[in-house]
This record gives sequence, structure tokens and C-alpha cells, in this order.
Amino acid sequence: MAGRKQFDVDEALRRAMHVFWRWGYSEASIDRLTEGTGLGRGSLYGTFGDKSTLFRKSLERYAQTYHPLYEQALSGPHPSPSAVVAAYLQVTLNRIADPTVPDGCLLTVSATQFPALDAEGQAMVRAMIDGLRAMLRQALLAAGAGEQEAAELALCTLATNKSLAVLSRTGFSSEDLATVAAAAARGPSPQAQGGVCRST
Amino acid sequence: MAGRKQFDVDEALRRAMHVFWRWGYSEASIDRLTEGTGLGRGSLYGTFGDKSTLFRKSLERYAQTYHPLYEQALSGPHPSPSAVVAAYLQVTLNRIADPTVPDGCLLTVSATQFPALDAEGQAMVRAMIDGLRAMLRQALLAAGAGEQEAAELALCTLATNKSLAVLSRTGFSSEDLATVAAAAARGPSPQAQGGVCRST
DNA sequence: ACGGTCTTGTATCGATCGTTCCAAGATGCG
DNA sequence: CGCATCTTGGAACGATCGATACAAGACCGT
Repeated sequence: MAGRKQFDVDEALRRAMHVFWRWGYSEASIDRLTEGTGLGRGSLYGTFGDKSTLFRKSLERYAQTYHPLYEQALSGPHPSPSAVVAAYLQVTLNRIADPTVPDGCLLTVSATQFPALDAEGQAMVRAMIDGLRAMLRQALLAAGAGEQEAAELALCTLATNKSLAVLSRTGFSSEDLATVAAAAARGPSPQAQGGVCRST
Repeated sequence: MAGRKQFDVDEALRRAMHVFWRWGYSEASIDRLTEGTGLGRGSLYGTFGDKSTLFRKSLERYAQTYHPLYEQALSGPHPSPSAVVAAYLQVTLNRIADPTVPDGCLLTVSATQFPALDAEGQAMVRAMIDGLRAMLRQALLAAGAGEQEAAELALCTLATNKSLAVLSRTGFSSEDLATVAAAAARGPSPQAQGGVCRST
């Protein structure tokens, strides 16, 4: 019945993260979290602390998973700012479109929508978003974008990322999501009709 | 103490709508709704029914306020599809940026994020979004967009609208929001660098 | 003035929320 | 094996949730 831990902490955290993504913060009740993780109430509190702490740890775990993905997508030399946008959004889109990855999509995006989260959690989410924004801006600058263009494109790319997450939770199809991402990524192209294209 | 109604039903509905926008569905407790509307519990339930019904009526009231605004913005002849996008987003942006309009922004957008809403409410929200999408598509077709382009632009414009709402609740400044909207609206321009520009 | 109708505020319900506590039991060490 | 340590599941806590019941009181028609 007991003795030593009968579960993997990291796997439990991954499942908790999924529950938070699926239900949001306030609707992710302890019952849902215990059901989703497979842990009992005692184990949950004993291992992760209260709900707010569990959310923050889920957020950290999420960052550890996705931050490198975004970093890698943004690392390579890109021929244009729009290529940066495309690479960034592709990471999110792959996760949303792939049904075998239940914890895809942006937890941060959902989290920012829930006012029940305490101040510490809100600050953590905001810091994460700001970090992504800075990362994007730097990559855009490296891709040849001007200062102002980089700042604008970074903001708009994040907004698109949020849109993808929201749309995916509102019942829009994967094709619709791909349309949004493709439209956002379709930047200044070398084709005839090319030109500066801002995306959101 | 009692006798005849001591409040304006429509004004109470407007305030309830604002509470739902501010707190979302699940976090908009009855206490917050009574505080926000100024009504007592008895008056709330006697006039509007239960919470889910009140939300649906708030949604209807919201539609009655904003649907004409979007319709008007989309009605005029537009020189280009991007002008349609710009006109549409301007409606939302004006509401977000204006601090004197507390019930601005898209209630629908927030609502779709909250899983606690019952099936009837979800369906109503979804129908409203689909209606906006169709309205946008039609206006884009009238502005000279092709079938596919109109469908894509309509979807992306809605996504941008959602982004604006989300960003406005996450602490981004009005300038940031304007940047997103402007980028989305910056379509195929007659300038030298003009070309087809998709926005999200 | 009086009775019927409606509104209002409050008390209260059962359910569920997040959280704490604790006995029961399994493990590792000596 | 015996004991200390840790985990586990369930019971139970107070608070709050949405919702209901109801008495008290204000209005209107007659």
C-alpha cells in the first residue's frame, strides 16, 4: 500500500500540466488533478505542495520542455524575419496538430486567462511570456529585421501563438489552425507579389 | 424595501456582462455578480434565472451591442480586403483602448476559454463566432477577395480579434494592442513593397 | 383603506472547493 | 526480525460554491 514512492514525479507533473491546460486553473480541481495524475490527495500535497505551487511547478516543467524547442527553432540562421515567425509557430502547431501529444499547445497562454491564479503565479506566467518575446525579438534582429520591425513581429507572433491555442480549444479544426499559422508566417516573399507582410 | 423593481434590467445586464468579461465564467461567482450589478441574490435569480441563464442573456445583450458595430464597420464599400480587416479590428481596438468603456472587448473571446460553461452556453458562443466569421467572409468577398482568400482572412481576423482580447487581459499596453491590430490590417498596399499580406 | 402581487434581503440548503490530519501499511537499515 | 521512516488512501475540516425558501415590506388596483 505504501512505503516508497509508487510513481514517477516527472510523469505526474507532466499529467498535472495537461490537466491545467485542459481545464484552466480554477476548473482544474484537486479531484481532477488526482484523477489525471493517478496520485492520491496525500501524495499530491506531500510531493508538490498546494494547488498554486503545483501549478507553478507544472509551469516550470512546461518551460523545460518547450523552451528548448523554441530556442532550437529560433537558433539557426534564417533567411528572413518571416522565416523566424514560421519556425516559431511551427513548434506550436506541431504540438497542437499531433493528437499523440496530449500536453501540446501553450500552457502559458491558457494560464494567463485565469484570474483565480495568485499573484506569484501571474508574475511567473508574465515573466515567461516576456522571455519568449525577448527571444523572438533577438532572433528577428539576427534575421535582418530592423529594431522596430523586430519588436512588432515578436509581439504579433506571440499573439498568433495565443490565437492558435485559443482556437484549438474552441473547436476549430487543425486545417483552420494551419491556415492561421501559414498566413502569419507568409512574410516578405521573393515571389512576384512579395512585399512586407506583418503577421499577428 | 420592496414593491416594484428598483433597478434597470438592461443596465444590470450590462454590468453582469462586465463581470463575466472580467472574471470569466467560473470565477464570476454569484457574490461577485451581486456586487457588480448591485442587485441582491433574490433579485438576480428572480429576474435572470440561474447563473448559466444569466450568462446567456449577458451574451445576447453583448451581441445586441456589438453586432451592429461590426456590421456597420463592414457595411461600407471597402477598397481592399485589408481595409475590411482594418475596419473590423478597429471596432474591437476602440473598445479596448477606451478606459471609459468598461464593457469593451470581446466577451465571446473570454467565454470560449472557460470549460465550466454548460453545453447550451458553449453552443451559443460557438454560433456567435460562426456568425461573425460568415459576416467577415462576406465583406471580404465584396471587397474583391477570392473565395479562398476571403475564408482565410476571415479566420485570421477573428484570431487577431481573440489575440487582442487575450493580450488586453494579460497586461499588454494599448500601444502593443494597436501594434498587433495595425500589423493585421496592413494588407496589400498600393505602395512599392505592396503585395498579398495575410494577417491573423 | 385594504388585499393581492410583486420585490427584496436574509437564512439556509446540499455540493464541492482546497486543505489538513491521521491511521494503516510497505520499505530499508541495523 | 524490530524499529524508524516514509508513503498512501480516506476521513474530515472550514470556506465557498450555486441555488432555494421564505418572511418582511412596498406598490397598485379597487
